[in-house]
Amino acid sequence: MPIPKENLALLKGNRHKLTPQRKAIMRILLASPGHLTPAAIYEQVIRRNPRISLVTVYRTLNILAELGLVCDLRTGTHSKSYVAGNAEHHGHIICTNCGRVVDFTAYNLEDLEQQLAADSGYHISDHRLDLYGRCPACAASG
Amino acid sequence: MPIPKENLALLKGNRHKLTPQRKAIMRILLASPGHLTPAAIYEQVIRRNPRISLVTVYRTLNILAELGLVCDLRTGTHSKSYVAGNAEHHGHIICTNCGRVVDFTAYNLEDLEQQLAADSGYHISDHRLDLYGRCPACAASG
DNA sequence: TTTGCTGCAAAACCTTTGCATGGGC
DNA sequence: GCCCATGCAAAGGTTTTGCAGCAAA
Repeated sequence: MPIPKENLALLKGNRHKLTPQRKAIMRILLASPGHLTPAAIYEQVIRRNPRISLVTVYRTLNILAELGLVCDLRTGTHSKSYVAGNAEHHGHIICTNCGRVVDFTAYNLEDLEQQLAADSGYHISDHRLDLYGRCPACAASG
Repeated sequence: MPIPKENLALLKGNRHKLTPQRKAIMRILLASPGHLTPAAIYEQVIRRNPRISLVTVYRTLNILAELGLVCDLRTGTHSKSYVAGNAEHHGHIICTNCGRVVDFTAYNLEDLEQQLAADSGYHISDHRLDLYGRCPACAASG
């Protein structure tokens, strides 16, 4: 899986270096359809790159999130999770019991944003919408 | 502020005892319009009940969440926050420049939640909606 | 009297930080 | 060669757990 040029350009443009560790972490995120915790990313990355440290995973994820290359998310579990590419808006449905996350894109907050911009005077440029509940499996078992 | 009878009944029905500490924590949650972290609850509760421990706050919150009397929620910060079950949903508009936050309540995600619940199979019980932009002062100055 | 609860201390976790070394540019 | 990144260790912050005494029912 190739790493998009924009990602590399953004790293370089912000004086960040393209190390093997960062490449490996980006590849894992790009190859995963869902959200991954730092620990899960670490487990995957040491299979091919045993000398990487968990600390580097955390630092890399913070940088990628700052650059907007990944989206970070608080699930119901202990830790954050990350998913590649937040260029397009999407929401999350997070299971409060097991932490499973489903993304969704089919929604429209334009009208609400316009109305709130008018009311508050803010110039709104972005948003974040997370829904919480129980996933089908947890709802059935609990 | 009286504690609803249903809360007390639910505690008793599950073999939980009604201690002064639990009463105090429930009262604080019921009196608060917004989400509170365990630490914030602890700070409030020791003002009137100095012998309570932070551990008890955590244990009580876990029990209340298990019984569905409070909703727990991951905010952007380190820790969870909790809100009493009957509290009103509200969103935030956050200035990306100066960090000023405005709350808003006049919005409706019912239709969206229902549609997404049907699509995903999740039982949605809560949500978080944050808008990002520049506040009037920051938009004017820069 | 019988459970379950509390507080203390300590452990378990997740995440960040200081520092010397090493590697990308 | 200049910086930034890495790895290690250790710290920082949040949440859970073991245990003995205590209190609600």
